[in-house]
Amino acid sequence: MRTHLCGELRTEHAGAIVTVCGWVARRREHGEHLAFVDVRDHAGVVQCVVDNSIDVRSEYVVRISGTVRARPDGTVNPNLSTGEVEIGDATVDVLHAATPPPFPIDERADDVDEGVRLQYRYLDLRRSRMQRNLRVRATVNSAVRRAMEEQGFVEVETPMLVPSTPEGAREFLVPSRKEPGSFYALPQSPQLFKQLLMVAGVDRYYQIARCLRDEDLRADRQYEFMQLDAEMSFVAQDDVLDAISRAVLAAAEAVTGERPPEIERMTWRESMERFGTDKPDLRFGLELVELTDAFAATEFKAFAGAGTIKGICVPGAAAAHGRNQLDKLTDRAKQLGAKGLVWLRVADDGALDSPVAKFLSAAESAAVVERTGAAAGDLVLIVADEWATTCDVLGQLRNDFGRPPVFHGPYRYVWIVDFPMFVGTDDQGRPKPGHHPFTMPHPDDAHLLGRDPMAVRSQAYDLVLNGWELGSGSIRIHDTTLQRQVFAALGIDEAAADRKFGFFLNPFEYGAPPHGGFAFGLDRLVALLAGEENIREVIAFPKTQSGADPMTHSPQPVEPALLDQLGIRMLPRRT
RNA sequence: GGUCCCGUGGUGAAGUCUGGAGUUCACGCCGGCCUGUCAAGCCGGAGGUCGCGGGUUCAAGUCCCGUCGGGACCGCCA
Repeated sequence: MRTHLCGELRTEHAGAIVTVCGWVARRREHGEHLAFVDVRDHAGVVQCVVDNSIDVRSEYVVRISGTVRARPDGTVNPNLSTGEVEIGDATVDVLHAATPPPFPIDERADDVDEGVRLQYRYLDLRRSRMQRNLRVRATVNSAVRRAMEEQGFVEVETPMLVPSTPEGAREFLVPSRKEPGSFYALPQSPQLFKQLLMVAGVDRYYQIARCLRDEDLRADRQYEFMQLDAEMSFVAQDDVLDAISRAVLAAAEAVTGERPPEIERMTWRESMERFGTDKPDLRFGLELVELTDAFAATEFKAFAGAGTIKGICVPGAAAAHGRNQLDKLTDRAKQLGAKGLVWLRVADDGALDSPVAKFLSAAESAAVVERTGAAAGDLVLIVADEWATTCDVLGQLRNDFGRPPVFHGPYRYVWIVDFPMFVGTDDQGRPKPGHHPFTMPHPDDAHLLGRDPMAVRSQAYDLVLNGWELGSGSIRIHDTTLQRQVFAALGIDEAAADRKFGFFLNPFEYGAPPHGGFAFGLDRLVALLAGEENIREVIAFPKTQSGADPMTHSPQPVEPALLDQLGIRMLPRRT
């Protein structure tokens, strides 16, 4: 039907008789016998010179034949990859006349209401930006598959209809027709199955897996999302990190053409101390500065007795922060959980301008200036609180002040390792698992499980890119004795463990190999590599924030007969 | 469950704070002119339940209440 793609024609094709197919992007009329018609396909746009009597309009589907020729001097369009050529004396075959689209099929639609774009997603996707995003996604999928297969991973598909499990994210339920009143769940991840594949001796499993979680949507969260899911037997943490690193870096290289440097590693503790978060954005400084010891003997009441005192120095921010802005910053810090926020502006003469300056000794003031590196015109913000609160609040303020849009280069990948085994406590005072209850403790800390569980680190790890959590994984407990100890630390007795997790752990009795794995979100990686800050832009048919699809009008009510068959009766709507 | 922003011809905006005739700008659409444009240009034209419902008022796009839709975030996402 065609000999070339619109976007691939160059001067080397001059003289060739070609046929292209596509959509009319634009028509420019110049009199009775001359019009330019730009024809667009997924590869790009090419200008065709036609007689003005031909009736083609925006988005008509056409097949155009003619001779490729260099454009006359002075008419080259440097903004177009095909801008040095045109198809001359073109004959036009209208394959389908089109109604004018509701919005322009070009970059101007970037500003169109997203609900409208989603209602006409098939038109939105016709645009070059969206075509590029779809293809970036395909490139990432392909590169990831190749990288995993080269490392001996075997692709295994796992079921979409799985049992409901009490832990973790809210699930989507699927009613059973054969057994009314019973339900399947859609998988939030293939966790159970991939570990059983290790028991089965698959050794290295991977899957580009669809996962579903019925939690509220965000710019980086959809009900349905794709993960590179992997699990490996007879490995230590480093082996998993290496294997996943290869896949991620291969994907990045396939998209950008450049091999990123090896992914650095940072302990969770260091990340919290320096960046106040477990997903640090390493593209900018503004690191948290330790001040606790400098105020060990302070008489300033707000600092005395505080667990941890830290500060950040925002260069040049003093002038832009009058009392109003500083009050707002203080409110923000309180909203984030701090008791308060101490601010100091460095005056031109180096003096500290702050309501608390008079409470600080000369040595304390000097220490603040020296450690934060504050200079004239800088703004220093200090939080004194429990360690976790201090880090968290300053980490958020650091992001507020310094964080570029997520897609701005450079790409800074980092593995966060040595997460705490337990984070916080539940309503009955029992430790809660930081990752999940099958995570292997750090070998140096396992002996602390009984005595001081909160001090135990785990072999869990996260992959972070530019402040976005791409994914997480862990080495799993394969030994039933150790698993019992962890359950004990979690306050789960043997009967409860068997009730809650028996279906999962009993198979281990038949010989579970040491194993560990990882899963990372492909939507997020693709968005970052495509330069998008919203994963909806890299998903062909996403849902809105309220979980609806304006194109298909889902979700929808169904016929009562359908519900009868499933044994389901509607309750009256709550008002 | 909560906080905030947005909703005005097909599209994007201005008008809303401070009520006074559906007013304005750009794009698109329809018709005409036009032989080298490329967001072509020029002339003319059509196109509206100001998201929806209620209230206040002599008068509501504008003020108040409710509701629906879209977005950002908190909670939530072991």
